[in-house]
Amino acid sequence: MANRFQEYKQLDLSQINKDVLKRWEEDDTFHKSITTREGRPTFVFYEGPPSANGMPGIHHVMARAIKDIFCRYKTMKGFRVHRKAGWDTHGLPVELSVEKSLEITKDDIGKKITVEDYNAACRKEVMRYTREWEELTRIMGYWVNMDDPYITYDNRYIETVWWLLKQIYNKGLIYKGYTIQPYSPAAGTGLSSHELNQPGCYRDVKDTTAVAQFKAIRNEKSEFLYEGTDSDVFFLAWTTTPWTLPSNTALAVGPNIRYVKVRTFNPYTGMPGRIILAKDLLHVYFDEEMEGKGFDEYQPGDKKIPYEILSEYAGTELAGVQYEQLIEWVKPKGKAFEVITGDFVTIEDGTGIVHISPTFGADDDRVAKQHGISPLVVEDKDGKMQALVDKKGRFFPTQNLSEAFVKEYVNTEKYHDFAGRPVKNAYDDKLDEDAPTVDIDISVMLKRENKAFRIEKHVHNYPHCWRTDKPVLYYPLDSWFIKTTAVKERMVELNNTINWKPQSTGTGRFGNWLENLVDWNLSRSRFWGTPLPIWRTEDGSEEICIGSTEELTKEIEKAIEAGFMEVNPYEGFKPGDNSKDNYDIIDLHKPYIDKVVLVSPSGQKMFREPDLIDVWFDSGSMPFSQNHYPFQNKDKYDPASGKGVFPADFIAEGVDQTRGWFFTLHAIATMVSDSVAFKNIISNGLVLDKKGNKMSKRLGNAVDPFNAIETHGSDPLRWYMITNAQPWDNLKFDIAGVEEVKRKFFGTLYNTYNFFALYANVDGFNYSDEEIPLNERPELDRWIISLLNSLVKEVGESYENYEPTRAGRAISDFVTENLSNWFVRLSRKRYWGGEYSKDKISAYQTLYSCLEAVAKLMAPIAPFYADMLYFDLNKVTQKEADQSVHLADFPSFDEKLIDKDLEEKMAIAQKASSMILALRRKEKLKVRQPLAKIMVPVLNPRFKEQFEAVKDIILTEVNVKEVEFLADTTGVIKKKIKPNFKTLGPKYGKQMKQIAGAIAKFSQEDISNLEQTEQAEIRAGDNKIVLSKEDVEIQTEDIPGWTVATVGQMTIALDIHITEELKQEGIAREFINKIQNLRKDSGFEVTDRINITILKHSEIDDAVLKHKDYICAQTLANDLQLVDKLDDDSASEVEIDKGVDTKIIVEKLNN
RNA sequence: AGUCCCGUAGCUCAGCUGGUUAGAGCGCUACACUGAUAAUGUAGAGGUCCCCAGUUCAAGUCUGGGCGGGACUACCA
Repeated sequence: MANRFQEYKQLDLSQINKDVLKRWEEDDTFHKSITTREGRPTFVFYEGPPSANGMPGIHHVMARAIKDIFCRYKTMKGFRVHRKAGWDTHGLPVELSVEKSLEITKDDIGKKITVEDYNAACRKEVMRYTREWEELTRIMGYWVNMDDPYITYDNRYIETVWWLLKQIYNKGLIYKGYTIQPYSPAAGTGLSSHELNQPGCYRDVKDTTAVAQFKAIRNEKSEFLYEGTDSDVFFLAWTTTPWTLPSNTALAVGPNIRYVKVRTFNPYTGMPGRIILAKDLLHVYFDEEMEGKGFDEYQPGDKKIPYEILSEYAGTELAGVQYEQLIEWVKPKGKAFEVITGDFVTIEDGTGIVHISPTFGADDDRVAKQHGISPLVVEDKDGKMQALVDKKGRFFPTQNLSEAFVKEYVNTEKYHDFAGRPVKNAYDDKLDEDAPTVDIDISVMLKRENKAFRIEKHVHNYPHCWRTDKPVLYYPLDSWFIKTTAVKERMVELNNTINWKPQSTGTGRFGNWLENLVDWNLSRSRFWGTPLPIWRTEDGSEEICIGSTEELTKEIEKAIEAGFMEVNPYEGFKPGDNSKDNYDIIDLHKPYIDKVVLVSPSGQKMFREPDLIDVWFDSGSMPFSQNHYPFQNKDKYDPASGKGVFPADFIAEGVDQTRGWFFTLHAIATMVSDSVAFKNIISNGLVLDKKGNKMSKRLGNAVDPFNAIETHGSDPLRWYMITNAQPWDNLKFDIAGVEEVKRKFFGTLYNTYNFFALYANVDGFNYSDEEIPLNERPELDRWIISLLNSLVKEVGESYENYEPTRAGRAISDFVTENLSNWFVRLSRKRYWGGEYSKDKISAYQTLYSCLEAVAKLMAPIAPFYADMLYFDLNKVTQKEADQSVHLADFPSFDEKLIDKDLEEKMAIAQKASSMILALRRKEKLKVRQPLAKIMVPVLNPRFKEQFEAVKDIILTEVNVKEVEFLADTTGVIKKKIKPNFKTLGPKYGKQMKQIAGAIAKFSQEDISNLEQTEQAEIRAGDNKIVLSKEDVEIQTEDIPGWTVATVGQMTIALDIHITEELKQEGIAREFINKIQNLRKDSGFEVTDRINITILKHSEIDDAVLKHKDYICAQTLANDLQLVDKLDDDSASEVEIDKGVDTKIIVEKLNN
């Protein structure tokens, strides 16, 4: 046990970071924080796995600080905290960076590089920055269990993912379908949105656009359109891709959009007709001048076309009307050619009616499915249904279609000219730029057939393939899906039980996402990822979903028996042996897995579906996969075991994970376990630069976390990030803020500790004295203890509610405002010199308790300094057995120690002191000059009582001898009266203005009448209103003739008359101050004793003599001499008052 | 385009269920204090609480509509 508190020369948080880390590593503190909680309830945290193929940034410090705070807090609350680290290792970014570093493209895979080598390169690439990540984790003080991190490419991890897929498969929730995806016919591949968003992909192109006329079919549904006419009725719809018109199967109207039916002529054929379009877009097509005019004079070919609005409809009224197929090349199977409603329809451009071709638009496909509308498809030679455009981007050549299909569904005469033509000229190298496009030819055909209303060139933004530079098509591609829509209701229900921080993300962003859920597209056509474990026969009639390596091994054996495979590529693997070595024998990735050909029950070959699965499924499965469940660790998933690690109590990630990790965790847990995956969640905002811009390496505004921690230490960085903005707000990161935190909070706390250590060491305080009972401690001590208990309560509640910002701000406020700036400042004299009295012990014990509690409260946010502080305190006193604050228990508070009345009193003292100091300054009276008295008007007994209780504190603080309370009976106090809106408002409502006016007119006499009779009558308009005392607030305003300050309710007058006696005392104090400064400048120890010699001066001699003992006591002087002459060089010139100069010598005594 | 967050002093942020002089810190200026001293105190300057409309006796606070910044998702005839 050390017997002295460690004192420091300066605060070096960067060094503290290193020292504390060293101690943690030597003591294995992290593991102790878990083992010492053996048998206690668990607190489960899930680490969202980062990808180590990129360097960590400053925002990771923010995100990980949040995670760390609650894990440390819960540890201190006695929980055994689970937090297994993990790595996300699959996915496109890995592939892209491999391709970049090997200087290859996707096309080269299997050509320039074998798939095996590519696979190996990915495996290496993904762990590229592992060391940097581990180092950041270490130096920032993020405690996460790195002993055995989960790695998503590990075969055991993949095995659990397969098992989960099989659970979902067995529930009938996995199916094969198609979605409309960006597809590059030139490259023959689908594109991800990531690829599409690469710079330069979206380009402005000029295309032929068409407004087509769709002729309504007259029947019961549409009869209302023919009121008073037999003319044909057409719907107008615009498209920028006329080549999709042959695949049209529906028209969409906006349910809330107004439409009009207009009588007019077709501008190309001159034929009369009735057309329907959005009312607001009418004047895009018609000149207002021509309304209702010139029908008789109209000649086909006239530029100006007369029109007349006949009627108006809501979009919903038009729904259900059928129309004739626009281009009769291929007949659809099933329902088609109907007007339907779609929320996405706008009146921004076009006609307010949208042409729907379900095979070439994502919106189109979705809305068509909702309304039971069929896509327009053709059957190829293999009997597969295909879109009318083939994968080379051309209208399906007739010879490639099934003969039976052509016979029954295709109008070969009409289709003939277009079959085999590319829909974009760019797809055929033989076509030059000027060659007519399909779009043009279709438009010309429509014009001729009275089916086109307007054909024009239009510039629009269209995506291009980043590899071939040629336009992309939206095209139906095969995909595997998880039918999340089937569990939507349950997901919504379970989501309502999750505590979201902030709540709005849960109900808003995430809730809305769930409400609009579509099936989860699981397929990815890539190389580096978890393979989809589904094998199928070629005709798709039989399939198997594999859920474990054991199952796979058995199936492989069967296939070998059937002669489909010669060797087992996973030879040597021992099912049931969960060791790493056993699983290292095999590789479940491509290309190895694709060598597996299985046998179906009917004896056919089954091949693996070539897709990989969405990497989000990997990370979303971590609650199970991280423990290789259910092949290992089954007990951890049994709630009855008390060791359960599912679901998580807490997760935290950036708000950008809402549709990513948050969703996949939730979806998988719902489908597999009918449970939430996490109970509490913080979705944190972004870290921006100080100007509010996103940080990026390119802009050079990214902050290097390693550098920041090395320079400032992790604590102030963490403290700044947590207290400056709520976690879910974006943080504008400014390194100046970190410095401010360091100075303001850590500097003050450090000073407070150093102050304590300095004196405690002088007095040999080590908390070995008996604890002084609270009621025997002075007011000031009880006050700070009360505040401390309030603080413990508030901070505990804040952590409990996942509000770290509130916790940090409260701690900081307590330390800087109350502990340092008031308690220590006022208590300084109690520590300095004098006996080792009960009061002194109380002062030490109180300050010690505060520091110790603060160390514990701040430990989750600033783990390094907190531990240092705790360690330094505890090392001397051995009050607690723990060697680290992170092993200690979180402080508890005692409601009985919270004394609100006392807190109020001290608030009065603080306010009064500050007012009096302000008055002194105004009058230029320095604080060392004692003054005779202050006067305080008293409005009620309670105030007087409270003021009385703290008057000594105030008087000492402001150096005034006494306080005089002024009762209002003297009539010298000027008062102010204000209406109490809170009580009057609800009673009188509209009359408030008049009442306020009446009260404002109150004279001093009216006010004192009200005070005495406790009521007053006023007039508000014609009404008499009786006011009670509660309806007004009376405040003092002035004491005429005195120097007065008024703040809020309180008024204080200062007596600024200085008597000779006061003046002499002031001089004495001035000397004390000068001598103390000399002591310090001379480098004397705090305890050194001295002799003082002062040169005589008529203005000061009396004062010095009179207060000689006082001066000596304060400055630890054995003797004080006044001398006539002082020529010694060591004498210091001092100015005691304006124009009063003298000399002093201070000599240290040797003893 | 949809959803969500944010908008209060030069900067970073408080402001509880609406209640009448809108606060703090930093920065700036001046002064003071000090055996905590690269600390501290006091004062001053600094605000159309993004804008508009509404509800109300009363709006920074509630409602609606805009504007600006940010994020995510989707991609449009």
